[in-house]
Amino acid sequence: MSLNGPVRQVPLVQQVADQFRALIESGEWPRDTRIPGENQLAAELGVSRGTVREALRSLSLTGLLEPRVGDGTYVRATDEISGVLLRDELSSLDQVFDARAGIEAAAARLAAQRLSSEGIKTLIAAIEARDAAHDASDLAAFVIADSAFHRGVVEASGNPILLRLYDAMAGLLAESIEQTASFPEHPQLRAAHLDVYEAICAGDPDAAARASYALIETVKQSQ
Amino acid sequence: MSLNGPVRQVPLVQQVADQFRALIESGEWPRDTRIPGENQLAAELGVSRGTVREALRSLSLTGLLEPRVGDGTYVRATDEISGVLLRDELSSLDQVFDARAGIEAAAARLAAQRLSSEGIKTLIAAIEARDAAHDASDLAAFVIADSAFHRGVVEASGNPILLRLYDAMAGLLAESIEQTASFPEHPQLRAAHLDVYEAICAGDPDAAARASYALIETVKQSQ
DNA sequence: CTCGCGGTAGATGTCCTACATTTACACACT
DNA sequence: AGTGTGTAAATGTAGGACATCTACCGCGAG
Repeated sequence: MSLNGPVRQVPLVQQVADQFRALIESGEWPRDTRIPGENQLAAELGVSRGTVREALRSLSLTGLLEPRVGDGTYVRATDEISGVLLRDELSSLDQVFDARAGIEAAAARLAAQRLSSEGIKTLIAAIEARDAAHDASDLAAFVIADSAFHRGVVEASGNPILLRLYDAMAGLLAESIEQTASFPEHPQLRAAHLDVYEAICAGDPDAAARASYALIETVKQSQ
Repeated sequence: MSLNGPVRQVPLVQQVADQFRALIESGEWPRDTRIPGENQLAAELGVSRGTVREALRSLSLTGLLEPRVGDGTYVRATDEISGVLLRDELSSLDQVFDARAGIEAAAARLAAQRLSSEGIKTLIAAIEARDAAHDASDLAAFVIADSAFHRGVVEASGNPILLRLYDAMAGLLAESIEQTASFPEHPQLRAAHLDVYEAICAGDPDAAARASYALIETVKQSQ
């Protein structure tokens, strides 16, 4: 089957699995969705059911999917690392929170060391978007901008591994709790964000890490 | 087939995959080993080749195994998270190093906050073993004790996620470079280890994190 | 009208066979 | 000793068969 593209170095199963993973990570198959059946997928892709099964199975064993006999296959996580942690049940919520905070602080330190101008631009943009959403009392936009700031810190570290891990932790949290925020926010909270930003701009790694932890503490207490 | 254990809630494939993963993680199938063929494994386990294939495939797609047509299947990583990072090629060595350092420092901070007595015992034991190996000029034992100290810091954090991530990073480094150490070690180096230990004992999170980073810096410079 | 029971269709789980493709390795020939 | 070829064995892919389990619908009893 398949018109047979001239070369095929990568195994078909892997191509299929990559496709599925892309569908999951892109959100086209959101969490808790029941994906099409194996036979249907096999027919659509023009491959055998065995191939589809192997692809699905591999995503299942990493915790992304969960097959249920007689029912179907469901999306359980949108990130492989989250999937592994979920599967191994290493994740009390507090611990995930701590891990994310630690990664963010480590990233803040690196960001202060590297001082990339584009990273700083991203951060200031996030802060402005955050303020704007706050003024407009747009809670949804506020949450998004806030997340963008925190993620921006990790991006500014220039370390893709930390970013990957951060995304995994953030994903785990997002899947468990809805992000809460209330208006008006404590002035302390905004100040804590600014502290992180300023410490990074100042190129002071220790201060950046400390400010990052202080920010997390402030968030904890304001909940 | 199979004498059929009375109950079978978890799919056979997953049981088989778990077995293989355990063999890899335990080191019974070390890195770069060629594992037995699918037919042989199927015969030994009393399951069909298809089942074995699905199990192997899932470990392959997470980067633990690498199958080669006409040859066999080789062990490529000993940890799933390392496998994912390897597969996605997110890993310049420097970045892995930084990420590991960041995780260790975050853990040091948590350890200082929690102050578990057993964690401290582990640390002091590691330091003593380290000193003993140094006095005996036993390089191998020294490297082991040194690793135990660093990992002990992360253990003392009480956060299994950080530990998991740390192990993944450490594994990536170990697979890429041989850990180097030379006798006699710089006095600074031993002092830097002690600083971390003391900051944790003192229950000073900021100091613990700072000492941890200082330790890494010292290691970097002494190479 | 509601509740409960059973049937049925469809989903995954497992096994089997067959063949294609690729590779390592040993043997024979030069 | 070097080279080349053939063969065995490994993974890749396909297709089919049957078992088992479950969601869902429809029918009947209360």
